[in-house]
Amino acid sequence: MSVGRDFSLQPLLDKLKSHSKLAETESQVILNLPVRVLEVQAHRDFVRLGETVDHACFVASGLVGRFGQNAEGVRQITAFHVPGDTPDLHSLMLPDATSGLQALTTTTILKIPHEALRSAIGRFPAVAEALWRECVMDAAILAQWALNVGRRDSKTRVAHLLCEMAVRYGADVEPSGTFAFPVTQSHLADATAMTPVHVNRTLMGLRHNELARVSFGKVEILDWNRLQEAGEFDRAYLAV
Amino acid sequence: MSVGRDFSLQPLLDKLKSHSKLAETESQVILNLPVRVLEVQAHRDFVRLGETVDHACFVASGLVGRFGQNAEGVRQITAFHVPGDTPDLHSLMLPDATSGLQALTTTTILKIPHEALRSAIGRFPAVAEALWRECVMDAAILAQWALNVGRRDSKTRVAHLLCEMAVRYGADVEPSGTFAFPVTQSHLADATAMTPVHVNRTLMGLRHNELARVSFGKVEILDWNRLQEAGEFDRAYLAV
DNA sequence: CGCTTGGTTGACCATGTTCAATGTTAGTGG
DNA sequence: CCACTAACATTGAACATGGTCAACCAAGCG
Repeated sequence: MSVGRDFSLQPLLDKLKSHSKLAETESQVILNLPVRVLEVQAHRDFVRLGETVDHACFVASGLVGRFGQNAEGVRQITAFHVPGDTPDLHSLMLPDATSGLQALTTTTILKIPHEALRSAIGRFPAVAEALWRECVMDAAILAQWALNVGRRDSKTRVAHLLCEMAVRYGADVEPSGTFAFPVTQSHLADATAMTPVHVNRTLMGLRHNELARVSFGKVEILDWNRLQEAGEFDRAYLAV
Repeated sequence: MSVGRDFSLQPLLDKLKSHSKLAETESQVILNLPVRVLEVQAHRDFVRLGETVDHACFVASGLVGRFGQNAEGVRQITAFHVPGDTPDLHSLMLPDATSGLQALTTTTILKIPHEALRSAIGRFPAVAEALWRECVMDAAILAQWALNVGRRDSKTRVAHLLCEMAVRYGADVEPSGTFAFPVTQSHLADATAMTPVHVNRTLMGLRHNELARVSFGKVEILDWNRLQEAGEFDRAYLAV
């Protein structure tokens, strides 16, 4: 939680380099992108639906949910974004937000001006490609999310989500492990298109079957293999 | 249905130009992209899950569904792609297919080699930007799809889908109109995460309320305003 | 403490599913 | 022009998954 680390784009560079080739100069361009720091309290929306935006939001710490909502205001979370992610990188291509962003816990955002990004991609095609690929990987996750919500029953759905987050948090969950996932059961409900009550029952089921224990923002994987099976999880779509 | 038109990338250029600025040279680059023609019969998959792909598929005519499937093989269609679309443009950045593509009716695909696309975007940043934006617009639709499947009831869900397709087909459906949408009720079920039986009942409801009539691959909009209301439809996310 | 947020429980209920039959349409060959 | 077929659409009855509502519990914090 050092201040210095929160304000660096190093995790962004690391992520880009994990899937795209960047020369030293290009890496420096990423690291030297100007940022404005924004601290967001838990449960606050920091990108509103319909808003036109002139910066991309990098998650330095905390957790953010990308969401849409129906006419009654009921939310569907369409993505969780962990530190290192840039939830609305796509805003660079489409500045009118059609999804909102909410902080699920206290979160530090680094706002990167579109202007600076545009300049970077204009001068360095490899940077453009890395960011484009980042957008595409996000979309691949979204497609699986739609599948999860549409065609899996509650137990499978929740298990799948836990598996995805375990891998994306880079938790060393090979046989078993624990990671911080600061969501409430209501957030899980919004992500899985269920009610909080049913999420609760489903989590109790997973606990009872000794697959995973989820409570107060922590996930404990009890049996990684059986959890993956229960969630029909195949990490291929995460490209890791 | 002239052969000449089926084999031209003009509709792709038109689409790109509708959202991105392209100079004359850049436009020519698009039009001169090499293609291989592929005719696909109805109900055939032409991009398999897990396959590694070396070309992007442009839809010249017909209709394609992008899909994922759960462990039992039940499909979730995550996007419909109409002529002019390029369903797996993202494969340029991520060549391992994590979604499949199926032809819903007899379809003509123009396969554009990644190699040619890579060369085009390497030489013309504006082309890269246009294609990147195309990917992002696709992802925006996907996010709404997840919302639709997750947080709307059956009637609203189907109505929303019909509205989306009406707009994307560019049907002049301002007060009322008809367009060809060659899907079966089973396809609609896979898209809306319902059963074919319930799709049938829902369509009958829409017909009974004189909102829309759907049958045998044709959609007749009876009351565009009320249909949009019923589907909670706001075209903003389509950026048109 | 008492308030607030989040988690747990129970009884009842509704939306949409399942399964299986029947109707309809368009296309094919005699 | 009609019989035959295959694919698609429609219907009904029983059922189940998950939703709703309302209460209660537990932990953290001023």
